[in-house]
Amino acid sequence: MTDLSRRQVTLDEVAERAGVSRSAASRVINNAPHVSKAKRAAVLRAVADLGYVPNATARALATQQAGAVVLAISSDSAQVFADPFFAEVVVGISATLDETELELMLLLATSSRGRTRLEQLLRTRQAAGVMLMSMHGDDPLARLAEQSDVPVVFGGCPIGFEPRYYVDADNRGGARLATEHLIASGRTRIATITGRMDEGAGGARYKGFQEALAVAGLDASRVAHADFSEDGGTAAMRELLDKHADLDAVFVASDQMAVGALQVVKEAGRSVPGDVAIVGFNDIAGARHIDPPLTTVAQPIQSLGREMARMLLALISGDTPTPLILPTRLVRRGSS
Amino acid sequence: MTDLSRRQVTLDEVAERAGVSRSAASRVINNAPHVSKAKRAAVLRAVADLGYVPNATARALATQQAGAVVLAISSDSAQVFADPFFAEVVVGISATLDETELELMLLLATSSRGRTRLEQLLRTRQAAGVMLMSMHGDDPLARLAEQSDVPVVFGGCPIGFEPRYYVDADNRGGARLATEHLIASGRTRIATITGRMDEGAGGARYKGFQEALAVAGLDASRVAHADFSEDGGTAAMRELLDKHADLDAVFVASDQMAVGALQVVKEAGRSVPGDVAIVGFNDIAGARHIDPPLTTVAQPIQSLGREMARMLLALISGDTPTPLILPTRLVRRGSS
DNA sequence: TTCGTAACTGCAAGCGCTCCCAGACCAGCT
DNA sequence: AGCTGGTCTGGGAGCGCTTGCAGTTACGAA
Repeated sequence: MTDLSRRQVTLDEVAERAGVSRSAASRVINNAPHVSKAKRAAVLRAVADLGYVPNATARALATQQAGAVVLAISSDSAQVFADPFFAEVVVGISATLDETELELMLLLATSSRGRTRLEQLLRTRQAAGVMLMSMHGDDPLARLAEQSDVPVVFGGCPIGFEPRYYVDADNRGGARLATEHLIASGRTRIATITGRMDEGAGGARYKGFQEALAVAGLDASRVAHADFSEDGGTAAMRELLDKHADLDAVFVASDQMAVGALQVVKEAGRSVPGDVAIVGFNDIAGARHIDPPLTTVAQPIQSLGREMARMLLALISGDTPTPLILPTRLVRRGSS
Repeated sequence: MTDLSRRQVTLDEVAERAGVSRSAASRVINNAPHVSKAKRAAVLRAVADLGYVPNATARALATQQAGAVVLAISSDSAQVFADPFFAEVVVGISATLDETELELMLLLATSSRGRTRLEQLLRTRQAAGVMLMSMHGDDPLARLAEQSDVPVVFGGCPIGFEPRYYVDADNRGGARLATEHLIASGRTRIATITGRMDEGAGGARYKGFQEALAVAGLDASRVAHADFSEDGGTAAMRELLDKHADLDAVFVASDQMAVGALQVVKEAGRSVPGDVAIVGFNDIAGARHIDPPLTTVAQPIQSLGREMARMLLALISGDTPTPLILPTRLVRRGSS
């Protein structure tokens, strides 16, 4: 079957063994036309006999197109990637890519070295395409990405500018859903803890919150800003309790923050959801196990990955896709 | 500064502009010796002027060595990657790789296509090195990996055979720690819910449990096997309660399962930790927020990734590292 | 001045593959 | 028999870079 020699088997050897020219062999490998049945068979046999595997590097050099796409997370801290969110996105991307010949490269563009790498990637067609996540709108790399030669799709719409190609979850709609749910269950003094307002998701969720309140004619001034982290949620909730002691519900822009907030509310001697209802965002794995189980907004994370990859594939093959907004849905549990 | 032409800047252009030969330019780029100061400076200037970035593909082809290492997750389901565990590992790996020129490729070898890809990777030095996780000992790919030409390090020691190079967490020690803690707090009828026994971590944790009990002269027959999943934990706990109604503590081989088990125990009307103490394993993000907060064994996941990458780097540069076992530690919380 | 040696220099040969192109071959026509 | 329009075929020129090697230069020692 496969031979044990250390050296890699080359196309030339296949060609020789099959008694054809290298070109013919190449055509067979890429199943291009203009090869007789007989030769095709001979080449195929030689391939099997020798255990030939095309050298991706050489191919990439010759065709001038890379065999990999990259998922780049642009952020100040590598820690953000530790968020299970990305793991799920990766699963989605990987599922789509699995049907192609493309490999997935991961770039945590967190250090300045990482950023330099990303920049080079964008400038020099080393990758067949790039998926960009956690990109801030005011990041110069965002601009660069937008006018880059390589196909780029954004995951999540950064605040400040709308990329040509992106897929995002319906953050605004989800937030609105959550807030409307709070309103529908009779709450009237509804507060919110926002995420980072310099991120797309943060802004959009806040906007959704405001919209719902506006429609219902309720006061939307109970606001505390945080950073999506649990500690941030804790601090923000303290602030809220302090400034708006009368609140009877709070829409928290992430489950992590909701966890922190919940703690504070309970410690303040108020019951959840009796005294104050809480709704989170993301539906993280632990959401159903905290006490009380957290009502939250779920987004289709794997689909997000899948669609990003799909859009990138379309771009690579020359199509012109349109931005995609994936639906979010309310998951009702005990905290509201 | 950088020019806007679509075409990539090549070494030839740099050389021409600097008025040197291509070889000289190449030597400068790779800062090799035998280049006069003057020419070196000229080349450097040209590089800056032109915004030259070496073409990694061409370089890889010429040097016959790939510019990327791959992290391959070999498993029947892509879902396992959704476990935040991997995200953390990736952060660790990425941190180490950040100091090198190597890129990180991700391969979820889940479908048969994925497995084929992994196999080719192992056969044909397309990657500078491979990190393998979730590999089962009886997987033929494990064998192949072990005798592959490319450097391979295992993450976690698969059951059934010990790879030459691996880094693992001290699962057995951690389990022992947990069980001893249970014993020390006066429990005597201690049960366990194991993970998949065909995985290294599953077996090792079970072994640690047995050891601790043996040392204390306690009965180690209260055992239910599960699969690391929450549902598995639920079922196993039911089985345990059914067959060993007298149990007063249970060491659960993963937090996910512990969550399920906890639910069952509470539903059965027994208090935690009053009637039965529970200790988990992994210290997942949610562990501190469930009710009661879960006592568990924490492992240094990012370090795991960091050390895997470090070991691979050593291997690539020709060293011969020795397997590494990272310490685990008990995190005491409310459930025990 | 003449050597010897070590530091430079650049030519050219690849790395493995793709793909253009000119030529061969083979009907099927006129 | 001479054409025309195919379909094959393999030679060869790259893709951008590294590197062995033969040739050049510089420079202190003889």
